[in-house]
Amino acid sequence: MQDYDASIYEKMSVAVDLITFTIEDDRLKVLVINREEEPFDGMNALPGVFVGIDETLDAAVKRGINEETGLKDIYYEQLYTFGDVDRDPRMRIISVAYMALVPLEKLKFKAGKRTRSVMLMDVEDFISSDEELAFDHKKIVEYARWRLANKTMYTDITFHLVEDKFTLPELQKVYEILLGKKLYKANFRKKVMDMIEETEFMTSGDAHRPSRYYTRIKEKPVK
Amino acid sequence: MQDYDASIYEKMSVAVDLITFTIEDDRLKVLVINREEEPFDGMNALPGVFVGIDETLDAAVKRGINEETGLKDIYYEQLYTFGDVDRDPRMRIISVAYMALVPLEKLKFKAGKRTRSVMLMDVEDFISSDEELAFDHKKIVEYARWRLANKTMYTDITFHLVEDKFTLPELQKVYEILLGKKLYKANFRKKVMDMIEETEFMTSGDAHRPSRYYTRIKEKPVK
DNA sequence: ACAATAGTGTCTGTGAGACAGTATCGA
DNA sequence: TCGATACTGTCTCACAGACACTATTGT
Repeated sequence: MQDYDASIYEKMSVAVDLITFTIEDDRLKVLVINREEEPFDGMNALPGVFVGIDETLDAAVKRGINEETGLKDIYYEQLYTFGDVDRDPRMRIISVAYMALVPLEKLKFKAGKRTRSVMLMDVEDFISSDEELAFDHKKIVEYARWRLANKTMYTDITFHLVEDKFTLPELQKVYEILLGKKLYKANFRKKVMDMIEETEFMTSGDAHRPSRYYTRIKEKPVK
Repeated sequence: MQDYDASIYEKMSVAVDLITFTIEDDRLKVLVINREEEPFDGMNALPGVFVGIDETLDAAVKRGINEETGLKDIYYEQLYTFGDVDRDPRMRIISVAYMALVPLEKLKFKAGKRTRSVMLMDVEDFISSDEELAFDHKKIVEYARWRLANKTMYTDITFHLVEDKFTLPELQKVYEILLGKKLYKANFRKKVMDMIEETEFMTSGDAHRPSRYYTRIKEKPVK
């Protein structure tokens, strides 16, 4: 960036695309919108917004999340920047992808401009099918899915997919969904014990032993 | 990115900045250039190039690496995209940072346009000093340093900092530099044994037992 | 022989994985 | 009492950490 003879370089549009994951019916879902304009009119796509000339990436992400879900303060992190030339058939757009995680209970829908509808799509079904998304968004979802599984193994990121108070069987289920395999209760508990704190609350009404609610106390280091 | 009313959004410049790490004299070094134009004339900065309107990010990175070092085919990976509004005092620039790793023996310098000189800066000394770089480049270097240490722990990325043939004491030394601590020979060898292959070559000329040269055979998974 | 560094054998502790057992609810 | 799920105790095994020992060179 030391080269300031920018005059010979044409400027381009920069957008942020949002991969919003949540858990619904014990499945990993991603929020997609149905486009109501060309290109890809009628197709599903990841929601996104253009970055304003006086707007930070962070501000654009918050704006995008709010436009689509009406939410503030949900967890997100930058994922990757996609810069292929022909991503968009009409013009050059650099897309900075952000991954957001939100528990279903907090998630609300809110169709934005030029959007027919907002829906949750089953991620595994989508990836293993030949269904497509607009632009290169399928590739982006696949990458995000991979990253999420990866970070599940060595960070606390999974906590963002459950509510503030959660039971261990509940949390374990989310881990199992993200990792794609069953875990042993006893081992799982030992693993997360130093990151959570008991509450006084228990589940009730089920025809079996109640489960205690916990809250998170701190983050693991690393990434 | 579904919102195509881009007309109301001013376009901006996109650049790639390069954090090129290497090992010199048993220290981690980063390649910086001395600027020969405003802003920050005379200051050190990370080398970078603007992304052409018909150029992928990848192509821009390769071009930038080649301009500064004359090299092709060195290892690099996308690091993070910095999008603060006032990164540059003159105009809005989105910077996509890439981290490159290269063994010193392959590294050549080559001052590009608008550049007084190219040099290797000691990373630890720099970070713990109050020395500055142009723009937000100090922050970028710090982040890259952190990421490199992190990936050293759970990937094979370190192999990119040694030549094709290397001895284990040599490789271990690089790990120690990146991790900032001494390692035990025996344990280190066990750890890397399944990623390397013996060659028939040995060091010679030293007043002690010779060391065998190895080559890498495969990458670990993960990230 | 000695200094210096390369390379190995092995003990220990920690933590993941596996599995069997006990606890507590509604019906 | 029974079915169902929550929760715990404990064995094993792999692996990282620690350290002492042996090996091979030039001087």
